[in-house]
Amino acid sequence: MNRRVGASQKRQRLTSAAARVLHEQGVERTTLGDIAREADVPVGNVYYYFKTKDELVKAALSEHSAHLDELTDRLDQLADPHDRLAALIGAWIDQRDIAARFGCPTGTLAVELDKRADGILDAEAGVVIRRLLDWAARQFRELGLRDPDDLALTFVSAYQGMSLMANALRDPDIMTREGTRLLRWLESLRAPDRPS
Amino acid sequence: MNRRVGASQKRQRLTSAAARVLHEQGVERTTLGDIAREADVPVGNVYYYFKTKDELVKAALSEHSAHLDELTDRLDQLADPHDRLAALIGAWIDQRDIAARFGCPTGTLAVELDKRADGILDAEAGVVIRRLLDWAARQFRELGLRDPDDLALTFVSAYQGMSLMANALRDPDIMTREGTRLLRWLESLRAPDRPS
DNA sequence: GTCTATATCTCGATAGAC
DNA sequence: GTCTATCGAGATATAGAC
Repeated sequence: MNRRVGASQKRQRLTSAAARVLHEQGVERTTLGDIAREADVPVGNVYYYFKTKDELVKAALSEHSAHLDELTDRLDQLADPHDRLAALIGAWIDQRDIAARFGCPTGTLAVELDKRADGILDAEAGVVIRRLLDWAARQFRELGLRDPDDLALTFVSAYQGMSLMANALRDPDIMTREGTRLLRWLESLRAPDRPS
Repeated sequence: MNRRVGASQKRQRLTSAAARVLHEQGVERTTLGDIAREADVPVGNVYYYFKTKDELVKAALSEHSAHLDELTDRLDQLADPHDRLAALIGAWIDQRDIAARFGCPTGTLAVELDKRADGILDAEAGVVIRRLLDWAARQFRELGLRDPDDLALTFVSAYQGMSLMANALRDPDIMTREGTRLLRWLESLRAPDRPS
């Protein structure tokens, strides 16, 4: 309506387009033109909202982080932490086609940003992954399991591993197979008398 | 000594430098100049040995594939397939500092190449990963275990997952923690009466 | 606030001397 | 076979009109 709303709408469109396109094409292969076109904003105008390309990458990362928060907030409404973790695995399996085509948004972004020698954004994606790690650890802790941090690491590592494999081999079925195995592993933790 | 040896020496230097630099910096951020400098070859001269940058990327992938073959050949000299798999995990843990800094060479390359829309190299890294997958499946099959392909997938996924996490969080200790867990998992497979 | 035009820079690739 | 010089494409970023 007024000018400020119009402005933030465009900023939001750019952020959202950046999150999508950067996930699909990667940071280095994506031009500002690609993002501007997807957001329906003239290229030169991008610089009114973001001073550099890196700021757009940062905004895209925040967008992914917000998506993750939405998801975990929804899961937190489930009473049993065990159900929350199982529901998350279910969500991962549901996203198998996207994972096979483009990988995990945060994971692939982390791989790419970690290659950068300039210490500007190269640890930024790690922050988002750590949020997921912390959330998972909280669930395992609530379940009264020993070494919740180790369990969370195994849990998130498994997700990143199956996403990368599904992506590298272009096979969504890998998400289903490994997701199912992860569900069985989660189930096996219910018996607290097992050593491993 | 003679001209042909000199020529292939330079080609080999370029291939080796490409494998190293592309792993460290990624494909898109690495210029031909970077590789040429590392190989101590003038930039323009690169084109005598490789028609395009993509051919250098391909050569680097072949180099990584050859390294993998060397490793599995050495492991194959061990009598027990179980020992071979355990030794491979040990090798992964030994490489923890490189994994934390740059990730798995093939895995990170696969992530980057999969983002490309041109269908030129985007499945090439998957081939190398599949070689490892096949080798692992062979070991599990020799051990007489059920579903050797599924076990191999879990095994290699775990490696890719822990490499990515170690890289994203810049923490070599993750390779040790998850590697140790993977060794325990491998050990648990020895009892053939377990259901999962 | 918005958009066009363009400066500037870097890189992949080529032409051609030696 | 080797190397230098340079072209041309395409990208980020800026200047300035509206």
